Amino acid sequence: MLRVFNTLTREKEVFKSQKPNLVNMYVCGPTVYNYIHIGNARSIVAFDTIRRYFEYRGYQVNYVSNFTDVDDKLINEARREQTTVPEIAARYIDAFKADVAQLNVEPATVNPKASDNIPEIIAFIQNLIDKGYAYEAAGNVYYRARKFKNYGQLSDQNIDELEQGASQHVETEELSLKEDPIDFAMWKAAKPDEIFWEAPWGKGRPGWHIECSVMSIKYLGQTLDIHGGGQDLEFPHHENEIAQSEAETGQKFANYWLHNGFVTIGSEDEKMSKSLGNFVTVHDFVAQSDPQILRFLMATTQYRRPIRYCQESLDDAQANLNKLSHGFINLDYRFKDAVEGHDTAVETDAEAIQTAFIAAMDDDFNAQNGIMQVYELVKLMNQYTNQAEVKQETLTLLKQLFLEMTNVFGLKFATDSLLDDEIEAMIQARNDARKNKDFAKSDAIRDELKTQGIILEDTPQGTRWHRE
RNA sequence: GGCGGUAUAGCCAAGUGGUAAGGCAGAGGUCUGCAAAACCUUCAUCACCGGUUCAAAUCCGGUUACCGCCUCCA
Repeated sequence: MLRVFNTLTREKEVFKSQKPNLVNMYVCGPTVYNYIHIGNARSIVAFDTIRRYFEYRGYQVNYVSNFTDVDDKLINEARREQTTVPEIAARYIDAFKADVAQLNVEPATVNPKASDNIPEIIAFIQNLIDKGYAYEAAGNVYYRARKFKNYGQLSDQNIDELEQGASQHVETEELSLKEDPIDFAMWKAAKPDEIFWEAPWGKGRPGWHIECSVMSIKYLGQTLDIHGGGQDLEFPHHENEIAQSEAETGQKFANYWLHNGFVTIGSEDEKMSKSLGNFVTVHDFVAQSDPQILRFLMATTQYRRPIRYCQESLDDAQANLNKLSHGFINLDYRFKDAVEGHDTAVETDAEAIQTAFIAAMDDDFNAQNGIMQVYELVKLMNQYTNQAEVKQETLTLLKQLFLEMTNVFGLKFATDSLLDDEIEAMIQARNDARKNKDFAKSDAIRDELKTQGIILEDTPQGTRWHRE
């Protein structure tokens, strides 16, 4: 039985989708004004892993994640580069897709853009004005937060405490337009030379929160099974989405709210964020390191826990990943001399590991316990492949379980299959030298191949190789 | 000030009442011509104080430290 921690209730609850075997989930996506950083990637990988686990458990997942492509940050970037907002958006949407593909993130079912949904956004806002939940002021439209009786329920904020916080930060110009400091913008009037769309309240653009309400409902219906995002979005973004959506539809907006923890960096374990400037982009990371290391680190940490981004964490991830790779190589190499049949004791152990894996992941996607079961499986695989005789069917089962489980974490394993004739000849020459006990020569050949990234290992079944 | 989170071995990290999983690193061993990979063995009383209990890392009260949200942010 799958249980998830619901931010709305602060409890782990039994997960039940509205329709059998179908999960409708919406995850807040990036504002596309520059490259995504490691912290952004964490959220994406966390929810991709959750999605993969649902799929592993037999659900179909409708996965919707937006691109915020109209916003102050894009306007500023376009101005700085003397280009247009759509040009900036297009560039960084492409970059986003390339980056997450490197991290083996499954493509979303839909990636809606705010700019493609302006008529729907305007209609949604107009409806809230008609219902008295919103009001126009100098070409802007604000949401009357106090009118929504559950305002603050997601983040456990007291509305009067919020007002104190808000009054310290809001620009006085905007404050003078609002009925209440905690009201938030759904439509922003365009200043001169800013991108705009025509609306009943004049030229302007949508506020940040409205697009998610509109697009999630448009693509997934009035009540989502799951709404996800980073913990920093709980307030105000998700709080505002709830207020808008529930005032609009009269229905519960999302049954389960899931929030991922942060990536921290530096000796102070500060949150990595664009505004603090302490970030590393995925673009830069993958240019010099194996993306799978990052995927491993993020996917195997429970999604609500913080991740410390540092060399030690990456080295750790690399070492564990190598352990898995070696286990896979050890297993795969034995197919060539396996005999027909089953070793039922081993298969029983393997199935027990699978059961434990499911129990771990069913507990709010406890990836740390999940990957531990993969380590157990790898140990079983290594123990088995150390035996003199192995069975075909048992190897097949172990391999299948290993690939299925690691696929939940978005990890890929394959054995190298191409070796050119010259290298094959060198391996043969080395084995001839070994037969003649010419170890100086055989070691020289092994060292030479290592410089080319080819690792040789001698086993009772023969010499095998793999790339570093 | 309000709300939320965290504190377990050198590092990462499970475990929410029954006497500390696992991985990395370290030590010893097996295998190997030597390696590599792997396997076996070994390595902590759980931030602090007090309480409840036959029994607590786990529950209750308090203390300390760190992080986050309350303003754009995954």
